[in-house]
Amino acid sequence: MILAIVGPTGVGKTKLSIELAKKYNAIIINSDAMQVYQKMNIGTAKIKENEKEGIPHYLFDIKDVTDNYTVYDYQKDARNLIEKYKDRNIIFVGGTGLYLKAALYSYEFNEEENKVNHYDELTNDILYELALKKDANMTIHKNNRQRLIRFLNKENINVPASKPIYDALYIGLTCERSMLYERINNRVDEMFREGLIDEVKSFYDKKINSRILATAIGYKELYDYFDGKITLEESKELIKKKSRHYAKRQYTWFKNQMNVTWFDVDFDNFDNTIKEVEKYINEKAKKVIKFGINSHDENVVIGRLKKPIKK
RNA sequence: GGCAUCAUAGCUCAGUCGGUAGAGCAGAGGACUGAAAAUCCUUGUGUCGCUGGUUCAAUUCCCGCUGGUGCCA
Repeated sequence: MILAIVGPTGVGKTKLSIELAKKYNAIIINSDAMQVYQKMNIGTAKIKENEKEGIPHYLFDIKDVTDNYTVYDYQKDARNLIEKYKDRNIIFVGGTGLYLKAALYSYEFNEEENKVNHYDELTNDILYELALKKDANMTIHKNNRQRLIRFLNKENINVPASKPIYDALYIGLTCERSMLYERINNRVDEMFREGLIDEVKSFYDKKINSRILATAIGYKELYDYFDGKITLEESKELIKKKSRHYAKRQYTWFKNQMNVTWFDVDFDNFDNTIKEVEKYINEKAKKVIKFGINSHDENVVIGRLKKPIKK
């Protein structure tokens, strides 16, 4: 059985993952693009060693912040683990929708060399024209430089619509928006109390300027503070704001890209939430055994193997 | 207390030489197969502080009131 716990940042995905892993004797695989990096702990709200409760965690802390790790690498790593632990229950936890989808859907990537980018100097208009010349049906917006350049560098333009290639239950945690934003704000304050400044400073003092540190929320803002571009208070507010925006984008992704079953989190009594989710999982699993949603599913049992669908 | 000045979208403000208003941010919605905590798109009606006056017409001019700010006492 594969479970994927999704939802915006700060709803309690990590907590739920531990409870479900205990219940179903599962392993946990990270699907958060930032938590794969070592030493980015406080700022990414990564699970602490003593919180893991002995459950095997994979794809956490596997890369250095200067490494170049992308969806392509993640897909390989995640699928290797799925194969390796195909007789175990697996729980994916993390907020990076693209990574999850790349692992569990028919996304296809090819090996790519590090190319010289000869598009940096061109204006958006020209990039847009070139892209249209390459494919008149391409739909990338003119202002989206990042995507246009990627598109122009890509050899294989025609990507078929993706389909799920593993059966997985997508469990989404949600709560009222204002409550979520309040939680996010509080969590940022908590990160500062736990020593986020020191964590980022240790990268800054070593003069590490990686792409990851320049994109991760909480890190780039503090770099700007250390550089004297903004005040500490400004950086803190920015981190909160960016996190809220990020949470909103996560909703958009999970609502529209995957078939997620959503659960309202009961923060006062998280056990209620756990029970609800377990109930759902058990029903779903029973149903699969009884009726066989798909032919390859007939022997699905909680705690037993679910084979990947053949391509 | 006197004089000046301000009062417009959740916030900061612009504007209407009198014909009921618009930006940024916040907020909301969306796209997304190699930076994804990234990148990008769409979305702005609010008794224009309150009361009265002038006017065909006032948020815009005038009187007063209330509140804020500054200076002088």
